[in-house]
Amino acid sequence: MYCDELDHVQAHKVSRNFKKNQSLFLEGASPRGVYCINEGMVKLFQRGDEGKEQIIRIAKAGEIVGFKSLFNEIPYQVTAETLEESNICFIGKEDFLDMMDANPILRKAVIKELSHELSDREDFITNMSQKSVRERLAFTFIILQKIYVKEPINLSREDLANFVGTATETLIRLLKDFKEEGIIEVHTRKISILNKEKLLFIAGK
Amino acid sequence: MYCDELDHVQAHKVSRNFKKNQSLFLEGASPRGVYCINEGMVKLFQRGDEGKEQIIRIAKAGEIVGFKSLFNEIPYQVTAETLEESNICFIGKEDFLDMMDANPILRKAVIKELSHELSDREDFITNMSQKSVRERLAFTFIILQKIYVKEPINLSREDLANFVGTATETLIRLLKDFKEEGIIEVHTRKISILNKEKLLFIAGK
DNA sequence: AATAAAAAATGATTTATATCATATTTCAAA
DNA sequence: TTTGAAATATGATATAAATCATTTTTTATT
Repeated sequence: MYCDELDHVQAHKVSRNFKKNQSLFLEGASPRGVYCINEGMVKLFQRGDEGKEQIIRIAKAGEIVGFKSLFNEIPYQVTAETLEESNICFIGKEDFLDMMDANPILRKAVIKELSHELSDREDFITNMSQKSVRERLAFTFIILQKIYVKEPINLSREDLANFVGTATETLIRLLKDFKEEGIIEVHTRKISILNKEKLLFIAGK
Repeated sequence: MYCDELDHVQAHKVSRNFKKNQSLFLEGASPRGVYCINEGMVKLFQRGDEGKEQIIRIAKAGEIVGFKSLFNEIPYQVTAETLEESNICFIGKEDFLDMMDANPILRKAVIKELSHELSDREDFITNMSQKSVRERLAFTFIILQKIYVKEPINLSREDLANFVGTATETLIRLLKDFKEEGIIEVHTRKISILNKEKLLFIAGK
């Protein structure tokens, strides 16, 4: 779902700059509205029992985060945190819900978005339970390339591991394998994909 | 989301009996409508690359399945199959979408249901990536008890394993452990929970 | 009731991945 | 430019869980 679907309500928007690693909202807090990313990137994650993050989604400029919980009437189950300096606008809960009531197009967009995300999560579950870490890493790179489009992927090893759902050490070892196989190119934090076909092959189906 | 929210449209309903292990719809097929379970139980699963099922959800009498894909405009990503003899009614896509346009209460119910399911799946992902099979089995029993309420859980070992996301042999061994620890009672296929507290403790958080 | 087929159970073995320990590199701040 | 801390990397080891093989039990069918 995209911010521009909310363009006709500029009036309601309050835009703000966020530094890197700043939280938009925290797991357990009460939802107050939705966040529209004008610039930057945001990771959404859940913390497991031992505090380890599981990244559920990475949202980029143009995308909206935090609206799922508006309809849930329960606290956020995920934390949203910037991955880089970002400019993000906020739309209050009441405003957003009013807009939805008034605007069938927005309504359809929300429903469609929720459905899409639901499908994504279901695929994620099946991948998580049936694929090896190597396969999941390949799949993760495919996803990340859609997010980082033409610029190199820029995530810490830990974030990458927390997206794939593995230990940081395991991730680092696999990164080395992929590098040696000529699938990726690594410059410190910046990872470029050299062979997408091979990634698709490794990821399977 | 519950069938009774659709009660005012009885006219549109076409009810039908399903035998055990019959499919309502298949992964890859085009969505034609939603299914309302009057009686019985339905498993929703995805098949992984090697054909192993990952059960995503088990729906019981009163629940609706298959509406996510209506808004997706893409084929079903899961298969729905009865776990026992069932009576299920079908509501065509057009009818359902019309009803949604006309009925704000139904609309809100759909949105709320999608949000809830999305939260469930996200928890599922975190559990899958951070918990041991033993912990996940405990958690699965908590979920199953909400579905089977007062009757014993009645699933094949394979289905149980495919819900937990593990090998059937591993599941069987854990079942034995739980039995020996007095957490569950097993009569062939029927499993009763004796100690919910302990399950909650094992499942964590 | 007898028989076959499917499901469940058990045992032995392998393997992927986590964990723990330590070294090296990168990066930010003084 | 030095210094310290955080991030990354590598090695050694442990272990949960998968896999493979076989047996036993349950269920359905004649």
